[in-house]
Amino acid sequence: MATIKDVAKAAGVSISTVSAALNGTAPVKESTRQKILEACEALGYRPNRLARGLKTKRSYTIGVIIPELTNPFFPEVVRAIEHKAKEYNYNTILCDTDDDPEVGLSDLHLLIEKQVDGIILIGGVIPRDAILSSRRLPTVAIEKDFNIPQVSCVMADLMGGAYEAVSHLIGMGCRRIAYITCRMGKGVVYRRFEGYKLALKDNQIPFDASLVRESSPDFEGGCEAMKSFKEVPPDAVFSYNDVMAMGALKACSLMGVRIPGDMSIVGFDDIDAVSFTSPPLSTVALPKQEMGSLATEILINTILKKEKPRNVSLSTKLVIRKSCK
Amino acid sequence: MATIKDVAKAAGVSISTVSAALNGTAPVKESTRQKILEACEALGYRPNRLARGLKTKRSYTIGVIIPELTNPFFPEVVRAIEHKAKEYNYNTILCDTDDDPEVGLSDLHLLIEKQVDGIILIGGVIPRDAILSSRRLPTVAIEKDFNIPQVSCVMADLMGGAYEAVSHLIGMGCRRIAYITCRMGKGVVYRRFEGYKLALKDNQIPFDASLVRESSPDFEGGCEAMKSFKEVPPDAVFSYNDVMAMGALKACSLMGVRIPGDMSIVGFDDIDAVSFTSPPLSTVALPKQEMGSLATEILINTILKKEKPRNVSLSTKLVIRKSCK
DNA sequence: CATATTAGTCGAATCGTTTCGATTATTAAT
DNA sequence: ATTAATAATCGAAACGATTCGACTAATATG
Repeated sequence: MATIKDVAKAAGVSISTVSAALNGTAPVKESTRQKILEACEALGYRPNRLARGLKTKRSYTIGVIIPELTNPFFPEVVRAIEHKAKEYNYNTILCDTDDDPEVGLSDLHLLIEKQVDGIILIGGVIPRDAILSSRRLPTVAIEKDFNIPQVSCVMADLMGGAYEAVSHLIGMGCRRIAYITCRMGKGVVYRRFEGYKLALKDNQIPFDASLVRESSPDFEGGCEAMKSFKEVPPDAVFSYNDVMAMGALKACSLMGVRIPGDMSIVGFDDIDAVSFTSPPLSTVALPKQEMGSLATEILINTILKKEKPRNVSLSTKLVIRKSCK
Repeated sequence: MATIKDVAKAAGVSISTVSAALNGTAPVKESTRQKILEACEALGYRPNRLARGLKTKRSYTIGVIIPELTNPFFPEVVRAIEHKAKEYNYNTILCDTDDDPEVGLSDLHLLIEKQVDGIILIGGVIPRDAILSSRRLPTVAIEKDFNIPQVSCVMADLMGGAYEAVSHLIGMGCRRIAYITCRMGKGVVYRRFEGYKLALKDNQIPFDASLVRESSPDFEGGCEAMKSFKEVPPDAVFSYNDVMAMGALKACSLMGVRIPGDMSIVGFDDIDAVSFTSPPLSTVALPKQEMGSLATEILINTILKKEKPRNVSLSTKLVIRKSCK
């Protein structure tokens, strides 16, 4: 590969002049600039960014650590990150941890050694103290609040999304609104449930614990949860996620319950598949693209010291399809 | 950040000894190795891989250029690449070109400047001559044959997959098997059609052009293609891709045609959604994970000069669900 | 015991850039 | 015409590692 030295020799000038010409860091006479450009062209010169980064302490690379690219939430977020990064001339090293904290930790270290300028963490794979100890590096977390002042955080307003969905069902006249969910801890999972409860409360509908089902967060789980409503069935179902909602839909079709005639269903996430069910499911869409894009903007701005770390919450969007009357 | 110099000073040895101790490139007395390790620990030393790469001319980074991460084919492939790369201590820079050749080209150049050790190209975004001119760099293409000796190529056997699917339908007793597809050029799209025709021929079923429909490669397209079979309907449909197959399924349910009672359907790709339709669709699965993993293995082996570029074709897998009797 | 090997360590050169202070050529100001 | 500014260029020192030849200390060989 041709180096800047070769270019300098070919153009009959010094190395520093070539550098100045190429980066515009010092005035260079037009005629010599031309000679230099020609030399570059002739030699097929491409600057070595490792060398440049070594000197400037900027790699123009960010690291993205995610749990599992195959989870339908991630590709769109990652894509938005990559695009926004590109706008700022940054590249993206993608690390998929397979949801294993050990892998996450070693990924993080490798990224640091590769001198990435910043890191985006999606979901909670990295142990908190590992992040604390590498706190030099600009970092933004998506959908996980590490509660570290130096770490920015962008979240979707899950509670608001659930609130809006349930309010919509109530507006359609539903009164016995079931909630099917996976097992709830305190964290992310619980926020949707809070939205559900608040919407009921704000509409003077008493909360009825018998309408809540905890099940596995998959198709089967949704299916079983639905089937378990034997005696007095609900008139609507709000689901923790789309896959469960699809399971519920399947259960309804097996039991001869008509959607949206006899029952309304709203899911959560807006995965591709739900627009293909019959009827297509209404759902709460996460602002995936916006999350990735904003996270990247915040990250790069803190790298460039144009802004301080901050936390933002982005609103979800209720997508109305055919599964509620 | 602590550098190797700091470590050397702290341990009271020379820089080269530290390097030797850390890389095992020369014998180091056990006691001084311990001192060095302690110094590293105490200082939180992490080697700067940019500097190392500058000297060794190995970045331990590969570039992956894809058209669109949100196309359901890619995440799984990319994930497999990332995992396999990690096995060899490589990182992955991901570039999503948005299917724009200009972007692809600039991505390629940036990757080269960042001194990636090799490149994986998925789909055909990069102009052929750009690849030719950077032919120094080990490269493997997935699902695109550039027909350049130095560029390896891993493909799925689409023709074989189609052949197997259609043969299966024939085995189930189907005789009037329709093929719905997007507009066919010569390339990738055509290979499935060839498999379809060959399977018919090998089973002495005359090819009937009136059973072939070209339409847009989406849900609507599949739906319309299906509806267009008015008079003498087929007894089975083989579809260019899953999304069209889902459209066909939808059309059948609208027309009161029962699946698999009245008609069998087989799709292509095995996207997530098809396992959630009712009935779940049979389809031809691409060996995505294997493609990514093998491509990476070939790439890294050619980087390490352990093998020469080569072309491989991986077989698809027929996934039988409930949409054929 | 003298010598040949090997173990253990070091200094300096190098990778390909950027950057800064110094130097010279050119133009503007008086 | 002389001086003051500024434009244009250059050389050398970084950046943080690896690597190789040189050197000394320790061990093996005869």
